[in-house]
Amino acid sequence: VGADTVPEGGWLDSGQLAAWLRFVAVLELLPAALDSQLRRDADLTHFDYYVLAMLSESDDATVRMSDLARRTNATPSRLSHVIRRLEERELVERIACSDDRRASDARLTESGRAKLESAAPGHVGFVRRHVIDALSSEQLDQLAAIADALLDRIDPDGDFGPLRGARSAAVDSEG
Amino acid sequence: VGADTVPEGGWLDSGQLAAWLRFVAVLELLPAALDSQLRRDADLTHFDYYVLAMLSESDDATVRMSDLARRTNATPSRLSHVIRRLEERELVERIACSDDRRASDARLTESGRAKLESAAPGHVGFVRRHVIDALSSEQLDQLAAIADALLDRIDPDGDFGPLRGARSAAVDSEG
DNA sequence: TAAGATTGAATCGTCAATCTTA
DNA sequence: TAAGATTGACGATTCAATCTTA
Repeated sequence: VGADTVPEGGWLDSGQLAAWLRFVAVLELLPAALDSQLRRDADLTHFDYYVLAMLSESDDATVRMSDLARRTNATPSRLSHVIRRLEERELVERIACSDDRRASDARLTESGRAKLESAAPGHVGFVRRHVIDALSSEQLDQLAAIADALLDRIDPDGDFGPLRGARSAAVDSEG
Repeated sequence: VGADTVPEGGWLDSGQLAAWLRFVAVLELLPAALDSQLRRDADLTHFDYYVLAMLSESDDATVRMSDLARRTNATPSRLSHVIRRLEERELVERIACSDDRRASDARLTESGRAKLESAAPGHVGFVRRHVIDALSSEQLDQLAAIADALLDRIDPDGDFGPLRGARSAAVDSEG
C-alpha cells in the first residue's frame, strides 16, 4: 500500500453515505411503524406477534425457550421477559421440560392462537402494503440476497435468525 | 373482482415470506449491533451518535430541534429526552431561539465534537465491515433504491429522514 | 387554534448476576 | 464447568398531557 493512501478503507464516499443514510432511516422508521400498527390494532408489539407466530407454526404450538430465542432473533433475557408478560395475559404458558430439567418450553394457548388469528390479517395487510407491494419482484429478490449478505456479517455463527443462504450444515463438504 | 378471490391481496407466498423473515432478522439484529459497538467503544447509542453527527455537519453546529428531529427520524419527544441527557454530559447545549421564542436550537459543544471525532473511526469502520463491504456496489445501489421505495410508503409526507428520491420540491412541475 | 417543545408515567430492552441441572 | 433459563436494576422509548408563543 502506498504511503499517501487513505488508512484502512477510510471514510465512505458520497454514494455509500447516501445509501447508508437512507437505510438507517428505514431501520428507525419501519420497526416503529410495525410496532405502532400492532399496538393500536391488537395490543401487541411486533416482537410479541413474532413470538406468537413462531409458536403457532410449531408442532403442538410448543418450542424450547433457547430455540425460540434463536428463531425470534432475541437474547434469552429478552425472550424470558416477553414470555413472562405474555404468560400473565394467558397468551402463552410455560411447561417444565421432562428430558432436560434445566430447560423449559413455551406453548401457545388457545387464547393466544385466537389473538394471533385476529391480529394476522391486519398485520399481513400492513406488511404487504408498506413493504411487499412497495417493491418490484426483482427488488424483493434483491432484498433477500442483501439481507443474507448482511446476516453473514452481523451473525456469522448463525446464532440467530432463520436458516439462510446456502450453508445449512456444510460441515461435511470438501471445500 | 370475482366473488371467490382471496380478500385484498391475501397472504404472502413462500418467496415473499422468506424475504420478509430475513429482512425482519436484519431489522432486529443490525440496530442491536450498532448500539452494542458504540456503547462499548464510546458510551453512546447509535441514535446519540447520529444526533451528534447531524449537528456536526450543520452551520455553527446548530440545528433547530424540530429540524433535528426530522433529520434523525425521531419524534420530538424522543429527541427532547436524548438532548437532555446529552446536555447533562455537556456534549450538546440548548440555546433559546431569538426569532421564534417557542423554538430552541441544539448546538454541539467542543466536548461533543471531540467525542464524535473519537468515536467516528471505530463506528465508520464497523459500518464498512458489516454493511458496505458485505455488499457489491450493485447491491448497495439496489439497497438505496429499495430504501427509497420503502420510505415512500412508511413516510409518504417526508416528515422524517433525509431528502430522497426524485421529488425534492416537485410542486412547480407540470406532471 | 395550531406550532414548537418539554415533561412524567409507564413500558420495554439490556446488562450483570444468579440459580439449577447436565 | 458449562448450558438453559430467569431475575432485578437500570437505561431508553412511547404515550398522553402540558406549557408557551405564533
